[in-house]
Amino acid sequence: MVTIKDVAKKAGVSIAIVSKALNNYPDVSPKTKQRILEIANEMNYTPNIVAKNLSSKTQKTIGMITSGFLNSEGKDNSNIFDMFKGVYTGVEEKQYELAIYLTDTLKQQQRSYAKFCQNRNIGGAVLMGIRVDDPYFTELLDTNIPCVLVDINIESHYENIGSVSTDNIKASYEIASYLLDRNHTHIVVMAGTKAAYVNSQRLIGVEKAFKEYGLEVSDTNVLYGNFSEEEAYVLSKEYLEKAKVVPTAFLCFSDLMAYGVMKAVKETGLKIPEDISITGFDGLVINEYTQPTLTTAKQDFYEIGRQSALLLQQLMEGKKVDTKRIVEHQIVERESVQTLTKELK
Amino acid sequence: MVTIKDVAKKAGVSIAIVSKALNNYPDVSPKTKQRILEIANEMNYTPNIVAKNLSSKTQKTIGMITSGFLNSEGKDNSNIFDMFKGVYTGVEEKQYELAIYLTDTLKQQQRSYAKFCQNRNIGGAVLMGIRVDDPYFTELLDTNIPCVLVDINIESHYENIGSVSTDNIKASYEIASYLLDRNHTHIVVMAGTKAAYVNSQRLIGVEKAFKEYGLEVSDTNVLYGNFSEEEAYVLSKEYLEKAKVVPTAFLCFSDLMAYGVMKAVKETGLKIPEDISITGFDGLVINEYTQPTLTTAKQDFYEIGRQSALLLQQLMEGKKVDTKRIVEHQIVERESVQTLTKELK
DNA sequence: CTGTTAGCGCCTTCAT
DNA sequence: ATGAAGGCGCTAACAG
Repeated sequence: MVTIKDVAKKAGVSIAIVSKALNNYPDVSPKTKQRILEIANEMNYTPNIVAKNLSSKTQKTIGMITSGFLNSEGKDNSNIFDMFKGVYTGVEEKQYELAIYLTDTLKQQQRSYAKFCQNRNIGGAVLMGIRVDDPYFTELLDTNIPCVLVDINIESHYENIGSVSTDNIKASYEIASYLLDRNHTHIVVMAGTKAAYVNSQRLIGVEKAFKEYGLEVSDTNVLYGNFSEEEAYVLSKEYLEKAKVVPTAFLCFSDLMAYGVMKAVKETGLKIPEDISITGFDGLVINEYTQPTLTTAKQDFYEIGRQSALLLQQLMEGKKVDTKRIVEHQIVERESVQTLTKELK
Repeated sequence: MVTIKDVAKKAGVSIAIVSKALNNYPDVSPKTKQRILEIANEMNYTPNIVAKNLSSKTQKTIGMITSGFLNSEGKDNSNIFDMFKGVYTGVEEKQYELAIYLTDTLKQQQRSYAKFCQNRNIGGAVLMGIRVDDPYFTELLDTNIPCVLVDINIESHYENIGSVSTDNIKASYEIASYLLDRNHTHIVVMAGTKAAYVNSQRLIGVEKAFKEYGLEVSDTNVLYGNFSEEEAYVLSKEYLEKAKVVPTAFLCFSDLMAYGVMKAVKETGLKIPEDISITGFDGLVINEYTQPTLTTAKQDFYEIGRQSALLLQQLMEGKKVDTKRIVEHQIVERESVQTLTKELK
């Protein structure tokens, strides 16, 4: 392996100058810098990143810490992988390094996130799928290393904690309006986990839309299905069996839950969208393959990941930036929603 | 951050002993070893991996190099991510480190795989989606660092190159037999890219099954759809329009292609499986959501990834092991295949 | 501008 | 069985 020493020798200078020339220090004569660069290039030299990390004070590696996807069943994998690719791309754009840590609440061998970062000279972390009550999470925050949270927003006194997400309020407002515009009035909301941040945000959006149409989100209209297909299936099935009046639409806070509802609805003998309309949230690839295809609020996971990495880098460099970043979503119209004829009162 | 020096000081010994005690060197008195371990534990010490990598001669980090998934459209993501999780798990099991490198033929900023590894003190690499004619690939092989290839098998003179995959011959043999057992005789094979290794393997399996039923795989029965949905759609559509006799089944070398065929078949007004049966290959999550659900040869991508990492570690440790490893697949029966009544001749 | 000198945190001979 | 010293490849003061 060709090292900085080799380059220095060949150029007839000290390794210090080589280091400076390569790292664009201002106090190097243009001539020698030029020469060093040429020689380094000619020798096909590239610095050893491990050594660089160890000696350098400026941390150039980013940790991506995710929880809950290691044992996931693969259905929502495409999201996570897109997000991952986004993070990877954002990290690479600026020549940072990426270290990955996947965990799961079930996993025995739980390591502290803080330790993970310390042991690898990690200067900042992107966190996905982390719960705010995760003790390792708060420990990490206390180390004061910059973090960017995906889909979480904590009221923090930390100024180097950023967050990136879809505008959940807006997106759910739009998807609700989409249904309301098509004259749906008896809408059941299949919400997610009550405690989840995104869930409350999406509820706010729905309520806002309802209000504009003189409707209210009463408790009977909301089911809490913890974002999973199975739970949504069970809840919607039960709902449909007990309901005196069949709703005209289910508004789901995740595509997976929409699939669960679809299954329940079909089993009840009702047709989608003729008898019941359904909307999702996320934008999974599967949406294009279900029957009918699913209308949804599609999140741009790749860009969410990329922006997370970019924002984190700015925080790591001490730049004063808006710590909250929003990524555009998109309402994707497909077949699962029916336009109702307006009822005359 | 607590370093080895801190532990040494507190234990009243030199850092050399601490290092040895922590790394299970034989020449440390049980007593001091015991004491050091206790103190290290009590101080919550964990070694800095960057420093370890730099100083240690034994390479403990594995590179995962993948090509072609960075800009993929996201449909086959679940595979890759499952594979990735498998690699991650396998790497973590043995306390190795993982460095990831995603690339794409389209990508401008192409770096050499060998350099990627050298710069990070990477001692072995898992390669996925790499083409054998990739110049960076051969360059990497020449560096003589152990590699494990997923889904590729090169005739190599290298003894430290392993490979892990599904038994493609067996799997395709079984899926073909599955159709033949159900009395399908007019089967069209929607194959993948002609040059691909897995493609030729799967063809062998199909031919073997056909032969046992006195059939032959003539050219007219095989379409080459480069594994993509779009291509398969176009080819099958064209085939169906021109065909004098409608085949009873399409045997596809990927689930994605099966979706393409499904689309074409439906557009032709034929029903699945009543008029035409279809089988896939891979085991994507989407299979459960298509209408009808898809019968397929499901690969265990997670385990393929995990075994790759495990095999690689053995190669890195210089162990003499079988460099070729097979991971069990599974024929998953769903709705897309019809059992035909046997024709009397 | 350039070179010298210390490290970064750890592993690893080689004496003791 | 233990410790001293050198080094991994690089960056970062500090002199000159």
